[in-house]
Amino acid sequence: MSPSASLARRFQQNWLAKHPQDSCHTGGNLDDSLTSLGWLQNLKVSEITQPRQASSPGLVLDNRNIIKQEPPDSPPPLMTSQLPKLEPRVQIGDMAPCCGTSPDAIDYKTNPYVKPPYSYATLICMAMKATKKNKITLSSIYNWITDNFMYYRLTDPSWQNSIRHNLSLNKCFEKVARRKDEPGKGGFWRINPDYGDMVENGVFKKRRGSRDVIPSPPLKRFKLEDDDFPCVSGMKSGAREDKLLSNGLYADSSLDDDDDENSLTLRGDFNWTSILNQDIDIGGRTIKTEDILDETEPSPFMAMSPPSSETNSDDLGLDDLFSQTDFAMDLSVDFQTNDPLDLTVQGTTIRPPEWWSGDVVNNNVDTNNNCSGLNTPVPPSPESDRGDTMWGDSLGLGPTGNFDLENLFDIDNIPSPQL
DNA sequence: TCATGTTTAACTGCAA
DNA sequence: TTGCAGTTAAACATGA
Repeated sequence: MSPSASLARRFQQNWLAKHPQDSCHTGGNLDDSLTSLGWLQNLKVSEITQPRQASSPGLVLDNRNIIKQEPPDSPPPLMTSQLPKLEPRVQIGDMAPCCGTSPDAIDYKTNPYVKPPYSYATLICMAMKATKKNKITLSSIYNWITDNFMYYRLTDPSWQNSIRHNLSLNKCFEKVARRKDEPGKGGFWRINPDYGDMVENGVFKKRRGSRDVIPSPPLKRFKLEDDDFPCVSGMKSGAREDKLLSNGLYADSSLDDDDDENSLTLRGDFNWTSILNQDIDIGGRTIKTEDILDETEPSPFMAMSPPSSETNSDDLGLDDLFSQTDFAMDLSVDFQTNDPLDLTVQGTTIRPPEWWSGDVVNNNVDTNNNCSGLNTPVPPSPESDRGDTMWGDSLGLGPTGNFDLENLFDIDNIPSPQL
Protein backbone atom coordinates (compact mmCIF):
# COMPACT_ATOMS: atom_id res chain seq x y z
CA MET A 1 0.00 0.00 0.00
CA SER A 2 1.32 3.37 -0.93
CA PRO A 3 2.05 5.90 1.81
CA SER A 4 -0.91 8.05 0.90
CA ALA A 5 -3.26 5.13 0.81
CA SER A 6 -1.97 4.03 4.16
CA LEU A 7 -2.44 7.48 5.58
CA ALA A 8 -5.87 7.70 4.14
CA ARG A 9 -6.90 4.39 5.57
CA ARG A 10 -5.55 5.32 8.94
CA PHE A 11 -7.37 8.58 8.81
CA GLN A 12 -10.59 6.94 7.77
CA GLN A 13 -10.40 4.41 10.56
CA ASN A 14 -9.70 7.06 13.11
CA TRP A 15 -12.43 9.25 11.86
CA LEU A 16 -15.01 6.53 11.84
CA ALA A 17 -13.99 5.58 15.33
CA LYS A 18 -14.71 9.10 16.40
CA HIS A 19 -17.72 9.71 14.18
CA PRO A 20 -19.54 6.42 13.79
CA GLN A 21 -22.48 8.28 12.34
CA ASP A 22 -20.36 8.86 9.30
CA SER A 23 -19.95 5.22 8.68
CA CYS A 24 -22.28 6.06 5.99
CA HIS A 25 -25.45 5.40 4.31
CA THR A 26 -25.32 1.69 4.65
CA GLY A 27 -28.54 1.14 6.46
CA GLY A 28 -32.17 1.87 6.13
CA ASN A 29 -33.47 2.72 2.75
CA LEU A 30 -30.25 4.19 1.60
CA ASP A 31 -28.62 1.07 0.43
CA ASP A 32 -29.82 1.41 -3.07
CA SER A 33 -26.56 2.81 -4.20
CA LEU A 34 -27.67 3.37 -7.74
CA THR A 35 -30.62 5.49 -6.92
CA SER A 36 -29.66 6.99 -3.63
CA LEU A 37 -28.37 10.48 -3.45
CA GLY A 38 -27.73 10.14 0.23
CA TRP A 39 -24.07 10.12 -0.60
CA LEU A 40 -24.48 13.69 -1.72
CA GLN A 41 -24.83 14.60 1.89
CA ASN A 42 -21.31 13.52 2.53
CA LEU A 43 -19.98 14.19 -0.86
CA LYS A 44 -16.62 15.70 -1.27
CA VAL A 45 -16.75 16.93 -4.77
CA SER A 46 -13.08 16.83 -5.36
CA GLU A 47 -13.05 13.12 -4.76
CA ILE A 48 -15.34 12.55 -7.64
CA THR A 49 -13.38 14.62 -9.98
CA GLN A 50 -10.06 13.27 -9.02
CA PRO A 51 -9.04 9.85 -10.14
CA ARG A 52 -9.16 6.87 -7.90
CA GLN A 53 -6.14 5.80 -9.75
CA ALA A 54 -4.31 7.92 -12.17
CA SER A 55 -5.27 7.09 -15.69
CA SER A 56 -1.96 8.29 -16.85
CA PRO A 57 1.45 8.45 -15.29
CA GLY A 58 1.25 11.09 -12.62
CA LEU A 59 3.72 13.86 -12.27
CA VAL A 60 4.63 15.28 -8.94
CA LEU A 61 6.82 17.93 -7.51
CA ASP A 62 9.65 16.58 -5.50
CA ASN A 63 11.17 18.30 -2.52
CA ARG A 64 13.07 20.64 -4.77
CA ASN A 65 9.98 21.49 -6.77
CA ILE A 66 11.25 19.60 -9.71
CA ILE A 67 8.62 17.90 -11.76
CA LYS A 68 9.13 14.21 -11.86
CA GLN A 69 7.10 11.26 -12.84
CA GLU A 70 5.20 9.55 -10.13
CA PRO A 71 5.82 5.85 -9.57
CA PRO A 72 3.30 3.67 -11.34
CA ASP A 73 1.70 2.57 -8.09
CA SER A 74 0.43 6.03 -7.41
CA PRO A 75 -1.80 6.27 -4.38
CA PRO A 76 -5.53 6.49 -4.71
CA PRO A 77 -7.26 9.62 -3.54
CA LEU A 78 -8.68 9.76 -0.10
CA MET A 79 -11.96 8.48 1.20
CA THR A 80 -13.28 7.06 -1.99
CA SER A 81 -15.65 4.98 0.08
CA GLN A 82 -17.97 7.93 0.08
CA LEU A 83 -18.44 7.79 -3.61
CA PRO A 84 -21.58 6.27 -5.00
CA LYS A 85 -21.12 2.85 -6.41
CA LEU A 86 -21.69 3.77 -9.97
CA GLU A 87 -20.42 1.74 -12.78
CA PRO A 88 -19.59 3.83 -15.76
CA ARG A 89 -20.10 2.09 -18.97
CA VAL A 90 -17.00 1.55 -20.93
CA GLN A 91 -17.68 0.04 -24.26
CA ILE A 92 -15.52 -1.74 -26.68
CA GLY A 93 -14.24 0.81 -29.06
CA ASP A 94 -13.66 3.31 -26.39
CA MET A 95 -10.10 4.17 -27.13
CA ALA A 96 -9.86 6.60 -24.32
CA PRO A 97 -6.75 6.80 -22.21
CA CYS A 98 -8.53 4.63 -19.71
CA CYS A 99 -8.35 1.77 -22.13
CA GLY A 100 -7.20 -1.29 -20.31
CA THR A 101 -8.18 0.02 -16.94
CA SER A 102 -11.17 -0.77 -14.85
CA PRO A 103 -14.09 1.64 -14.86
CA ASP A 104 -13.12 2.57 -11.36
CA ALA A 105 -9.92 4.00 -12.69
CA ILE A 106 -11.61 6.42 -15.02
CA ASP A 107 -10.70 9.95 -14.22
CA TYR A 108 -13.65 11.94 -15.37
CA LYS A 109 -11.86 15.13 -14.60
CA THR A 110 -9.29 14.64 -17.28
CA ASN A 111 -10.76 11.98 -19.50
CA PRO A 112 -12.59 13.64 -22.37
CA TYR A 113 -13.75 10.39 -23.88
CA VAL A 114 -16.11 8.99 -21.30
CA LYS A 115 -19.26 10.70 -20.30
CA PRO A 116 -19.57 10.78 -16.55
CA PRO A 117 -22.15 8.30 -15.28
CA TYR A 118 -24.09 10.94 -13.42
CA SER A 119 -27.46 12.20 -14.47
CA TYR A 120 -27.85 15.86 -15.19
CA ALA A 121 -29.85 16.25 -12.04
CA THR A 122 -26.99 14.73 -10.10
CA LEU A 123 -24.52 17.00 -11.79
CA ILE A 124 -26.64 19.97 -10.86
CA CYS A 125 -26.80 18.77 -7.30
CA MET A 126 -23.06 18.37 -7.24
CA ALA A 127 -22.57 21.87 -8.49
CA MET A 128 -25.01 23.19 -5.94
CA LYS A 129 -23.23 21.23 -3.28
CA ALA A 130 -19.97 22.70 -4.37
CA THR A 131 -21.00 26.25 -3.87
CA LYS A 132 -20.62 27.83 -0.51
CA LYS A 133 -24.00 29.43 -0.76
CA ASN A 134 -27.28 27.67 -1.10
CA LYS A 135 -27.92 29.12 -4.49
CA ILE A 136 -26.03 29.04 -7.71
CA THR A 137 -26.28 30.63 -11.10
CA LEU A 138 -26.74 28.71 -14.26
CA SER A 139 -23.40 29.78 -15.57
CA SER A 140 -21.77 28.61 -12.38
CA ILE A 141 -23.34 25.23 -12.85
CA TYR A 142 -21.93 25.15 -16.35
CA ASN A 143 -18.53 26.18 -15.11
CA TRP A 144 -18.48 23.70 -12.30
CA ILE A 145 -19.34 20.88 -14.64
CA THR A 146 -16.80 21.86 -17.24
CA ASP A 147 -14.18 22.34 -14.60
CA ASN A 148 -14.75 18.96 -13.09
CA PHE A 149 -15.61 16.84 -16.06
CA MET A 150 -13.40 17.15 -19.07
CA TYR A 151 -16.00 15.51 -21.23
CA TYR A 152 -18.32 18.44 -20.90
CA ARG A 153 -15.55 20.88 -21.46
CA LEU A 154 -14.86 19.48 -24.86
CA THR A 155 -18.12 18.14 -26.10
CA ASP A 156 -20.84 19.94 -27.94
CA PRO A 157 -22.53 22.45 -25.65
CA SER A 158 -25.95 20.94 -26.20
CA TRP A 159 -25.68 19.43 -22.74
CA GLN A 160 -26.25 22.91 -21.41
CA ASN A 161 -29.67 22.81 -22.92
CA SER A 162 -30.28 19.62 -20.98
CA ILE A 163 -29.12 21.31 -17.81
CA ARG A 164 -31.57 24.11 -18.34
CA HIS A 165 -34.25 21.64 -19.23
CA ASN A 166 -33.56 19.76 -16.01
CA LEU A 167 -33.63 22.87 -13.89
CA SER A 168 -36.92 23.97 -15.32
CA LEU A 169 -38.61 20.62 -15.38
CA ASN A 170 -37.36 19.03 -12.23
CA LYS A 171 -39.35 20.11 -9.23
CA CYS A 172 -36.36 19.38 -7.06
CA PHE A 173 -34.79 22.54 -8.35
CA GLU A 174 -36.12 25.91 -7.51
CA LYS A 175 -35.41 29.22 -9.07
CA VAL A 176 -34.47 32.07 -6.79
CA ALA A 177 -35.10 35.41 -8.35
CA ARG A 178 -32.24 37.81 -8.48
CA ARG A 179 -32.76 40.95 -6.51
CA LYS A 180 -33.37 44.02 -8.55
CA ASP A 181 -30.24 45.65 -7.24
CA GLU A 182 -28.18 42.60 -8.07
CA PRO A 183 -26.37 42.90 -11.35
CA GLY A 184 -26.10 39.96 -13.65
CA LYS A 185 -28.17 37.86 -15.86
CA GLY A 186 -30.71 35.27 -14.95
CA GLY A 187 -31.64 34.09 -11.54
CA PHE A 188 -30.24 31.64 -9.07
CA TRP A 189 -31.08 28.03 -8.57
CA ARG A 190 -31.19 25.94 -5.48
CA ILE A 191 -32.48 22.61 -4.30
CA ASN A 192 -36.12 22.94 -3.43
CA PRO A 193 -36.36 22.52 0.34
CA ASP A 194 -39.60 20.64 -0.12
CA TYR A 195 -37.70 18.05 -2.06
CA GLY A 196 -34.56 18.09 -0.04
CA ASP A 197 -35.38 14.79 1.56
CA MET A 198 -36.10 13.25 -1.76
CA VAL A 199 -32.82 14.43 -3.08
CA GLU A 200 -30.94 13.12 -0.14
CA ASN A 201 -32.71 9.81 -0.15
CA GLY A 202 -32.39 9.31 -3.79
CA VAL A 203 -34.76 10.33 -6.48
CA PHE A 204 -32.36 10.53 -9.33
CA LYS A 205 -31.23 7.46 -11.07
CA LYS A 206 -28.01 6.84 -12.74
CA ARG A 207 -27.86 8.30 -16.16
CA ARG A 208 -28.67 6.21 -19.14
CA GLY A 209 -25.68 4.58 -20.59
CA SER A 210 -26.40 4.13 -24.23
CA ARG A 211 -24.75 7.29 -25.33
CA ASP A 212 -22.36 7.68 -22.51
CA VAL A 213 -19.34 6.75 -24.49
CA ILE A 214 -18.36 8.18 -27.75
CA PRO A 215 -15.72 6.64 -29.96
CA SER A 216 -13.64 9.71 -30.46
CA PRO A 217 -12.84 12.74 -28.40
CA PRO A 218 -15.47 15.41 -28.66
CA LEU A 219 -13.10 18.20 -29.41
CA LYS A 220 -15.62 20.52 -30.92
CA ARG A 221 -14.70 23.46 -28.80
CA PHE A 222 -11.21 22.56 -27.82
CA LYS A 223 -8.55 24.98 -28.79
CA LEU A 224 -5.00 25.12 -27.65
CA GLU A 225 -3.64 28.46 -26.76
CA ASP A 226 -1.14 29.95 -29.09
CA ASP A 227 1.63 29.95 -26.61
CA ASP A 228 3.21 26.85 -25.27
CA PHE A 229 2.52 27.36 -21.64
CA PRO A 230 1.04 24.11 -20.50
CA CYS A 231 -0.85 25.81 -17.73
CA VAL A 232 -3.19 27.43 -20.14
CA SER A 233 -3.66 24.57 -22.50
CA GLY A 234 -7.08 23.11 -22.46
CA MET A 235 -8.72 26.32 -21.46
CA LYS A 236 -11.71 27.21 -23.46
CA SER A 237 -10.79 30.13 -25.56
CA GLY A 238 -12.82 33.07 -24.51
CA ALA A 239 -15.44 30.95 -22.83
CA ARG A 240 -14.46 32.12 -19.43
CA GLU A 241 -11.74 34.10 -17.87
CA ASP A 242 -9.99 32.42 -15.06
CA LYS A 243 -7.76 34.72 -13.18
CA LEU A 244 -4.22 33.98 -14.05
CA LEU A 245 -2.18 34.34 -10.96
CA SER A 246 1.26 35.71 -11.04
CA ASN A 247 2.71 32.31 -10.43
CA GLY A 248 1.07 30.91 -13.48
CA LEU A 249 -1.80 29.26 -11.70
CA TYR A 250 -5.42 30.00 -12.29
CA ALA A 251 -7.87 31.25 -9.81
CA ASP A 252 -11.06 29.47 -10.65
CA SER A 253 -13.89 31.70 -11.68
CA SER A 254 -16.29 28.85 -12.04
CA LEU A 255 -17.85 29.75 -8.77
CA ASP A 256 -18.23 33.23 -9.94
CA ASP A 257 -18.80 36.40 -8.09
CA ASP A 258 -22.38 35.45 -7.58
CA ASP A 259 -21.37 32.43 -5.64
CA ASP A 260 -18.03 32.62 -4.03
CA GLU A 261 -15.79 35.44 -4.80
CA ASN A 262 -13.24 34.32 -2.30
CA SER A 263 -12.86 30.92 -3.72
CA LEU A 264 -9.74 29.92 -5.46
CA THR A 265 -9.72 26.50 -6.89
CA LEU A 266 -6.82 24.59 -8.24
CA ARG A 267 -7.91 22.10 -10.71
CA GLY A 268 -6.46 18.84 -11.79
CA ASP A 269 -4.85 15.88 -10.21
CA PHE A 270 -2.82 16.10 -7.19
CA ASN A 271 -0.25 14.00 -5.52
CA TRP A 272 -1.06 13.78 -1.88
CA THR A 273 2.16 12.21 -0.86
CA SER A 274 4.21 15.05 -2.15
CA ILE A 275 2.00 17.54 -0.40
CA LEU A 276 1.26 15.88 2.84
CA ASN A 277 4.83 15.08 3.61
CA GLN A 278 6.19 18.52 3.03
CA ASP A 279 6.54 21.83 4.66
CA ILE A 280 5.46 24.82 2.68
CA ASP A 281 8.04 27.28 1.58
CA ILE A 282 6.63 30.71 0.91
CA GLY A 283 8.69 33.71 0.23
CA GLY A 284 11.71 32.03 1.67
CA ARG A 285 9.92 31.12 4.88
CA THR A 286 9.10 27.57 5.75
CA ILE A 287 5.63 27.12 7.14
CA LYS A 288 5.11 24.21 9.42
CA THR A 289 1.91 22.28 9.23
CA GLU A 290 0.94 23.27 12.73
CA ASP A 291 1.23 26.90 11.75
CA ILE A 292 -1.45 26.42 9.18
CA LEU A 293 -3.86 24.26 11.06
CA ASP A 294 -6.10 26.58 12.91
CA GLU A 295 -9.02 25.16 14.76
CA THR A 296 -10.92 28.39 14.53
CA GLU A 297 -10.62 28.75 10.83
CA PRO A 298 -11.24 26.34 8.04
CA SER A 299 -8.28 25.06 6.18
CA PRO A 300 -7.78 22.69 3.34
CA PHE A 301 -6.29 20.20 5.71
CA MET A 302 -9.28 20.16 7.93
CA ALA A 303 -11.31 19.70 4.84
CA MET A 304 -9.70 16.42 4.10
CA SER A 305 -11.65 14.78 6.86
CA PRO A 306 -15.06 13.47 5.97
CA PRO A 307 -17.98 15.68 6.82
CA SER A 308 -19.98 14.95 9.84
CA SER A 309 -23.52 14.02 9.11
CA GLU A 310 -24.50 16.59 11.67
CA THR A 311 -23.08 19.37 9.62
CA ASN A 312 -25.53 22.07 8.74
CA SER A 313 -25.06 22.81 5.13
CA ASP A 314 -26.18 26.35 5.64
CA ASP A 315 -23.21 27.08 7.77
CA LEU A 316 -19.69 27.43 6.72
CA GLY A 317 -18.63 24.15 8.09
CA LEU A 318 -16.77 21.15 6.89
CA ASP A 319 -19.53 20.45 4.51
CA ASP A 320 -18.71 23.58 2.66
CA LEU A 321 -15.06 23.04 2.90
CA PHE A 322 -15.34 19.69 1.28
CA SER A 323 -16.94 21.11 -1.69
CA GLN A 324 -14.73 24.13 -1.80
CA THR A 325 -11.38 22.80 -1.06
CA ASP A 326 -9.36 20.94 -3.50
CA PHE A 327 -5.70 20.65 -3.62
CA ALA A 328 -4.67 19.57 -6.96
CA MET A 329 -1.85 19.87 -9.32
CA ASP A 330 -1.88 18.47 -12.75
CA LEU A 331 1.23 18.54 -14.73
CA SER A 332 1.54 19.37 -18.36
CA VAL A 333 0.93 16.44 -20.60
CA ASP A 334 -0.52 13.01 -20.44
CA PHE A 335 2.33 10.88 -21.66
CA GLN A 336 0.06 8.27 -23.09
CA THR A 337 -2.07 10.55 -25.17
CA ASN A 338 -0.19 13.81 -25.30
CA ASP A 339 -3.40 15.39 -24.25
CA PRO A 340 -2.84 18.63 -22.45
CA LEU A 341 -3.89 18.44 -18.87
CA ASP A 342 -5.12 21.12 -16.63
CA LEU A 343 -2.33 22.60 -14.60
CA THR A 344 -4.26 24.68 -12.22
CA VAL A 345 -4.24 23.97 -8.54
CA GLN A 346 -6.96 24.30 -5.97
CA GLY A 347 -7.01 25.46 -2.41
CA THR A 348 -8.87 27.86 -0.22
CA THR A 349 -8.69 29.61 3.05
CA ILE A 350 -5.29 28.91 4.40
CA ARG A 351 -4.67 31.68 6.78
CA PRO A 352 -1.26 33.21 6.46
CA PRO A 353 0.89 33.23 9.54
CA GLU A 354 1.14 36.39 11.57
CA TRP A 355 4.44 37.40 10.11
CA TRP A 356 2.92 37.47 6.69
CA SER A 357 2.23 41.06 5.91
CA GLY A 358 1.97 40.79 2.18
CA ASP A 359 5.18 42.67 1.68
CA VAL A 360 7.29 39.79 0.65
CA VAL A 361 9.90 41.08 -1.68
CA ASN A 362 10.04 39.27 -4.89
CA ASN A 363 10.79 40.39 -8.36
CA ASN A 364 9.00 37.72 -10.25
CA VAL A 365 5.68 39.40 -10.66
CA ASP A 366 4.47 38.78 -14.12
CA THR A 367 2.22 41.62 -14.97
CA ASN A 368 1.62 40.32 -18.43
CA ASN A 369 -0.33 37.39 -17.18
CA ASN A 370 2.21 35.01 -18.50
CA CYS A 371 3.03 31.87 -16.68
CA SER A 372 5.91 32.32 -14.38
CA GLY A 373 6.20 28.64 -13.95
CA LEU A 374 5.00 26.34 -11.27
CA ASN A 375 8.23 26.44 -9.42
CA THR A 376 8.51 30.14 -9.06
CA PRO A 377 7.11 31.58 -5.90
CA VAL A 378 5.87 35.05 -6.55
CA PRO A 379 4.47 37.76 -4.38
CA PRO A 380 0.95 39.05 -4.33
CA SER A 381 -0.20 41.21 -7.12
CA PRO A 382 -0.78 44.66 -5.66
CA GLU A 383 -3.79 45.45 -7.77
CA SER A 384 -5.50 42.23 -6.91
CA ASP A 385 -4.62 42.06 -3.28
CA ARG A 386 -7.68 41.27 -1.30
CA GLY A 387 -5.76 39.85 1.57
CA ASP A 388 -8.25 37.11 2.15
CA THR A 389 -6.44 33.89 1.62
CA MET A 390 -2.95 32.78 1.18
CA TRP A 391 -3.89 31.05 -2.02
CA GLY A 392 -6.18 33.69 -3.35
CA ASP A 393 -5.57 36.42 -5.78
CA SER A 394 -3.82 38.46 -3.23
CA LEU A 395 -1.09 35.99 -2.70
CA GLY A 396 -0.41 34.07 -5.79
CA LEU A 397 1.50 31.35 -4.16
CA GLY A 398 1.61 27.70 -4.76
CA PRO A 399 2.76 25.01 -2.42
CA THR A 400 6.42 24.96 -3.12
CA GLY A 401 8.54 22.95 -0.85
CA ASN A 402 8.07 20.54 1.92
CA PHE A 403 5.52 20.16 4.58
CA ASP A 404 5.05 17.21 6.79
CA LEU A 405 1.46 16.36 7.39
CA GLU A 406 2.02 12.82 8.53
CA ASN A 407 0.13 13.57 11.68
CA LEU A 408 -2.70 15.00 9.74
CA PHE A 409 -4.33 11.64 9.46
CA ASP A 410 -4.20 11.05 13.13
CA ILE A 411 -7.29 13.00 13.88
CA ASP A 412 -6.60 12.71 17.54
CA ASN A 413 -3.91 15.25 16.89
CA ILE A 414 -6.27 17.61 15.19
CA PRO A 415 -8.64 19.79 17.10
CA SER A 416 -12.18 18.90 16.21
CA PRO A 417 -13.92 21.62 14.30
CA GLN A 418 -16.68 23.38 16.11
CA LEU A 419 -19.70 22.80 13.94
C1' DT B 1 -27.21 39.45 -29.84
C1' DC B 2 -26.87 36.16 -26.57
C1' DA B 3 -27.75 33.95 -22.22
C1' DT B 4 -31.42 32.35 -19.73
C1' DG B 5 -35.68 29.99 -19.01
C1' DT B 6 -39.90 27.32 -20.50
C1' DT B 7 -42.16 23.98 -22.99
C1' DT B 8 -42.95 20.18 -26.11
C1' DA B 9 -41.76 16.05 -28.38
C1' DA B 10 -39.24 12.00 -29.56
C1' DC B 11 -36.24 8.73 -28.16
C1' DT B 12 -33.71 5.11 -25.15
C1' DG B 13 -33.09 1.94 -21.39
C1' DC B 14 -34.68 -0.09 -17.28
C1' DA B 15 -37.91 -2.22 -14.23
C1' DA B 16 -42.38 -3.97 -13.13
C1' DT C 1 -45.50 -4.89 -23.04
C1' DT C 2 -45.94 -0.82 -20.66
C1' DG C 3 -44.76 2.99 -17.78
C1' DC C 4 -41.31 5.76 -16.07
C1' DA C 5 -36.95 8.22 -15.79
C1' DG C 6 -33.61 10.34 -18.20
C1' DT C 7 -31.59 12.37 -22.55
C1' DT C 8 -31.63 15.08 -26.57
C1' DA C 9 -33.33 18.40 -29.71
C1' DA C 10 -35.91 22.15 -30.89
C1' DA C 11 -38.86 26.25 -30.75
C1' DC C 12 -39.96 30.17 -28.48
C1' DA C 13 -40.06 34.07 -25.04
C1' DT C 14 -37.65 37.20 -22.13
C1' DG C 15 -34.29 40.30 -20.51
C1' DA C 16 -29.58 42.21 -20.02
